[in-house]
Amino acid sequence: MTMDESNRASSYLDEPANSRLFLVTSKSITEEIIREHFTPFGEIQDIWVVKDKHTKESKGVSFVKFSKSSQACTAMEEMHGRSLAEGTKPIKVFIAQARSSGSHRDVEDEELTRIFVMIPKTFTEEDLKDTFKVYGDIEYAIIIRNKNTGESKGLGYVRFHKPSQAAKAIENCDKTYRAILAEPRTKNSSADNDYFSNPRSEHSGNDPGSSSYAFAHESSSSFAPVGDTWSSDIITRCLMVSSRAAVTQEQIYGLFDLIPGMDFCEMQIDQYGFSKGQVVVRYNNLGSAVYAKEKLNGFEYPPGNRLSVTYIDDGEDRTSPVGKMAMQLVAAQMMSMVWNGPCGAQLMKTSAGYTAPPVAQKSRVQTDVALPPLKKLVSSDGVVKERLFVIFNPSPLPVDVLEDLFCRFGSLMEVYLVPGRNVGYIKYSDRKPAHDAIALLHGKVVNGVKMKVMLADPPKEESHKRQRTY
DNA sequence: CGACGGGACGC
DNA sequence: CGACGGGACGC
Repeated sequence: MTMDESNRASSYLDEPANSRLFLVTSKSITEEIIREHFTPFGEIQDIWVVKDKHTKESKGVSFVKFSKSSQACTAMEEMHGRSLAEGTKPIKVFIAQARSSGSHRDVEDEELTRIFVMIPKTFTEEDLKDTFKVYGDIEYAIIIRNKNTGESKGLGYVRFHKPSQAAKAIENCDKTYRAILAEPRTKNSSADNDYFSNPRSEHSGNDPGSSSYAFAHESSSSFAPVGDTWSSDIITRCLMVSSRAAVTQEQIYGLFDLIPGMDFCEMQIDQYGFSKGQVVVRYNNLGSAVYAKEKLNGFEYPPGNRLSVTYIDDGEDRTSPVGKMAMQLVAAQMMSMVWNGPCGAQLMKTSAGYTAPPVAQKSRVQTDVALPPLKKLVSSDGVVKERLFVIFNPSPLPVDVLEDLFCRFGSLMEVYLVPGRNVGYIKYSDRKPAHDAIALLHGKVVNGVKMKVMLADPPKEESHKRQRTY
């Protein structure tokens, strides 16, 4: 609702962030004088001169609330150090600390001039500068890259010379950049999540062992055990890779690390330090080991040299029916990974000729359902008219596959997968496409993944979420 | 049955 | 040194 620009509950004083000024002035400076000098910079929502409760004399401290941070910042930059009346001292002007923060430390320009943005992975520093220079002089622009590969993480920093420039960038740049003020650089060198080369292969998670059991009660009959996987009598997370030709530990590592979840990869050497042509590879879950054996046993690497991959006993119990059941479900998961995961796609290419590719390469969508032709997506900025809730079994389809699938009914805005769960949401800017999608796709199998497609419940209400800087 | 967002920098 | 009032929205 447009509750209009009047000052309501005190929480408004902190929104948007950094839109309130803290002034230190001579005690003779009144609200009127302040208003006169600060009005040119923007829409003033509130001026408050702090006074002694009893004497009503100004304490020489005032607050000026603007409707936008850029207005407050510009006013600060222009007015700091100026005298507002004959014979009065120059005023100090700072961005006020949020009322909720409790801190009275001055907010420094350092904290107000650097923004943090999400950018296309293809962006160079120059692209970044070109994009944001319209908001002001840029001191520098840097892109966060993987330290090893140099590949962009799709994130960048832009340092402006003045707070008002950063504020304008945040307020006015395309929303897809998700520009916010950067936290001052100090701590927080958080963990790198890229433990395997491909960022999209998160289906299996870090603990497929337990997550497998989560859907163990669901008997998805569409999958049968693959190849000779079950005929060998032991199945473990630990593999022995044997090669007649010389291979290095690094080569084997590179190959087997295509599959997520590797614990280690260790070349076996004899007492004289010579390679015996054997490498032990262990994964942190059975599924990855099953998949690795299935795909890489007999694989020619280097070309002409056929690798042999066998399970080796790691002492874990694998005879219980529950374990076997879990294995089959893991196999189902792996099959859908072969179809849908980038790892699978890569392996398929390289091992073609040994293992017959289980799926044609033509389309990324394999299903018996007769699908309408592809349609364009609509802007995700618009109003969501209908939202679908989709449950996947055994694991979610990749977002690009889902877009390919759900765009075909028209007006698809966005596909969102809930991280770590087998569910997702599909947003449409019209009702009909959403309903058509349910009619055609509910209960259907696509790329080996069964989907339940239904209308989503409305999002759970929550008193206003903490918002970003703006 | 299942359920609601995305981000961090070499010193 | 220089930091937080006034007013009152339906449930």
